[in-house]
Amino acid sequence: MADINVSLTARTGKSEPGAAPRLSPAPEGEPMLDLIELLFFAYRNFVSDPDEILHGFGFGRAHHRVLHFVNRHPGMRVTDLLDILRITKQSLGRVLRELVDQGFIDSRAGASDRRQRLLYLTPKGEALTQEFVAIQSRRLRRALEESGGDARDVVRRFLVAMIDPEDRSPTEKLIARADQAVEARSAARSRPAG
Amino acid sequence: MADINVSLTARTGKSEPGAAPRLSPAPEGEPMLDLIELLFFAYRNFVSDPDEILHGFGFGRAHHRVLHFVNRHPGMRVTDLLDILRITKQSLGRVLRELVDQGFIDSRAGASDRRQRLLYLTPKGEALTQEFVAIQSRRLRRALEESGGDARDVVRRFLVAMIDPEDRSPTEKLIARADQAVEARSAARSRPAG
DNA sequence: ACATTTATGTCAGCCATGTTGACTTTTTTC
DNA sequence: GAAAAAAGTCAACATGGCTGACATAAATGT
Repeated sequence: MADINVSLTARTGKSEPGAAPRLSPAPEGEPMLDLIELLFFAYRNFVSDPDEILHGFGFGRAHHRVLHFVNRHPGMRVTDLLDILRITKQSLGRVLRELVDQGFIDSRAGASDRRQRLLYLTPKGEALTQEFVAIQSRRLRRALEESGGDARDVVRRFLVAMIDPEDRSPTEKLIARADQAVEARSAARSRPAG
Repeated sequence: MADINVSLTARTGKSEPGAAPRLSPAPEGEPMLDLIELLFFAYRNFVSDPDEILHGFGFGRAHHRVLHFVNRHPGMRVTDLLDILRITKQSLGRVLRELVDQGFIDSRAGASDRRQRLLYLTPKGEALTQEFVAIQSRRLRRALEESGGDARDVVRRFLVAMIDPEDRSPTEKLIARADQAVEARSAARSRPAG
């Protein structure tokens, strides 16, 4: 951030030592200004890692999101992706077409319902997605290590609680289902006769 | 999220009960897929609150950021804002002009260096910014309450640790300086003779 | 069988917000 | 008096949102 030199109006130095403990009673509760800003800076860095890699392919943040969720839910429908991302069909269409055209995503017609296009990562897409997961996981792991023993649970609960109440349960279910599928696939790999 | 119906490939139901505890040793450490996704959903909701209000004024996310940091650092220079936001002068110029034109921000020439334009919120800008702080603080407060006793400290440490190491100290100093200025101003208000 | 609905895709155009590059004006500094 | 710094501006472009209108194929309901 190149050490910012904000010349404040209040240059008086230390604030009154025994200053009255908030005479204006902050009717709405304590403002969380530090957390608001930290979340901004942290998130910016968090998404910048994949951004840089993507840029080399001529892709952007939107492509990352698509790759990520297709990786997590192989065989998902286009509609499911629209529901998760909450963007329009047209917006998704653009990035999805690029990803399919350039061989990162495979779009196959559904077996039972042939109107559906089920989305899968190609090996190429899988490799790229692994990079993103790895780099973002590394950042998260390091941050949690610096934050104390049960940080992972606390942070997880905090993030869930930051989500709009009506979205929490669907979101948690979505994550659980993806995790379960990963387990199933890796179990399948360890008994290839399966 | 309207309960997403992802028909997974692995429809076998419950994953092997006594499945081997990860035969592939995850060379890069445990992937933090759940946190990656929770951060995405949480941040999206977090910024959507101000977004909706802004939309009524014909403003967007970029205006929010400018208002927020000018509120935190009254009298800051344009250069300081560019350093914090890390966008180009031209991008900032557009939103700043709109905010000044519509009377949310006051831009005054510096007293000691008259090349500088020092930025202040007008009462109108201050009122709007308070709304954003209030609504985002409320979300944060509620989330912390649901996350256990020392959640605030843990989350704060976590967010700091998520920031690129070279930016941490400047960022923390920035926040500390802003907090200190707030205290100084509110102390000044409680002794108006001052 | 036929009408309707669903899933997907596509064309065209608009908006917000980022970018680069070039250039000007004012003011300070060396 | 030259050089550097702070700010602003014009033009052009990219990304990724959006709306509206429409097309096609396949499933579903009566």
